[in-house]
Amino acid sequence: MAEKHELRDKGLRLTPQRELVLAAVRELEHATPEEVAEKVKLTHPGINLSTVYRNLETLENVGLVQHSHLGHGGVRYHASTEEIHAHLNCESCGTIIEVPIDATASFTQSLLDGYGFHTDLAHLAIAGRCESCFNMPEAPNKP
Amino acid sequence: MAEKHELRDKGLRLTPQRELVLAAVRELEHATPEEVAEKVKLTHPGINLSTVYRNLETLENVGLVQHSHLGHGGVRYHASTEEIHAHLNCESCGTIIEVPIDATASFTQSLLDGYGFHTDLAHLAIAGRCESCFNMPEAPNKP
DNA sequence: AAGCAACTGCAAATCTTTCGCAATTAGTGT
DNA sequence: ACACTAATTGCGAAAGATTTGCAGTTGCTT
Ligand SMILES: [Mn+2]
Ligand SMILES: [Mn+2]
Ligand SMILES: [Zn+2]
Ligand SMILES: [Zn+2]
Repeated sequence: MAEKHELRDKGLRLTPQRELVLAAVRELEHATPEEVAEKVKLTHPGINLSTVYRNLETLENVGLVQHSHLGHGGVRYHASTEEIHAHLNCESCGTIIEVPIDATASFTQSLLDGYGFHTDLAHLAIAGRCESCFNMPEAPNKP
Repeated sequence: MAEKHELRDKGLRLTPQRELVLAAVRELEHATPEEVAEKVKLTHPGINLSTVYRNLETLENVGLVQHSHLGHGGVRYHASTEEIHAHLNCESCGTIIEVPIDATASFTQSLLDGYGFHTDLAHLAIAGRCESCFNMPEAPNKP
């Protein structure tokens, strides 16, 4: 009954679809809307993709989920309850390394000092190559 | 005429469309394919958008231009001749602050030391808020 | 139980990027 | 200058991702 209040307290209705979307985002980390929809369909096959999109937007508006951009591809959602982290996204193999935001503090501070810029490292990923891909002559794949 | 050789050496042709696309990328900084097309149309109204896309890809393959992702929106292209820089993208007003890559060296080094990750800060922008937007109660706009 | 606004499913509309193909044309050699 | 050939272009259609209009359904309040 805990999440019942989470939604209602935000003035939202508690529909099965909405509950399931929130649960899916929490279980799948960094999931695309498509992936969320697949997950929800396991228990609620009739859900429509547009309902997933609308619920992701609604849940984001009330702060229960957040989106980030991990690379060339589309948006991904994660629960707000997760630790705030930056994403290192390997452009070769697609691996995502999570970096606690403290580890980036001195960098973001230097951007503030040097440019007056208040950095939000969680919103966009940091691109690059992971160790093993960097040591390879050719890129294994391009996700 | 330097790019003439760069193109021909790869077995590529120097067409008016291709020249104009390259020129447009060089003049417009951080331009979307759509913006490049608009610019080219000023002198070559008949150019097709798919031609612009194909030429941007071709020019990137030979290393004359590069793309980066600046925010929620689509891809943007800039000439390879520009200094390598990271982009600080204000999520409120859309302003882009360019940061020389040296200014980020200690951060990328720490990601290498801590995670074995070889960072490419030019490919994805860094999101956040510029000074003036940060000091505003409400976001002026969301580009 | 009734009423209403919020929500959902569905289909169609957008928007962005890609693709197939026939016609054109740049670069090469004659 | 002329011809040849493969690269390139324009065009329309296709594909993928996200949004929207609308009529019917349903959660929540009274
Ligand atoms: Mn990219
Ligand atoms: Mn975003
Ligand atoms: Zn990798
Ligand atoms: Zn700003």
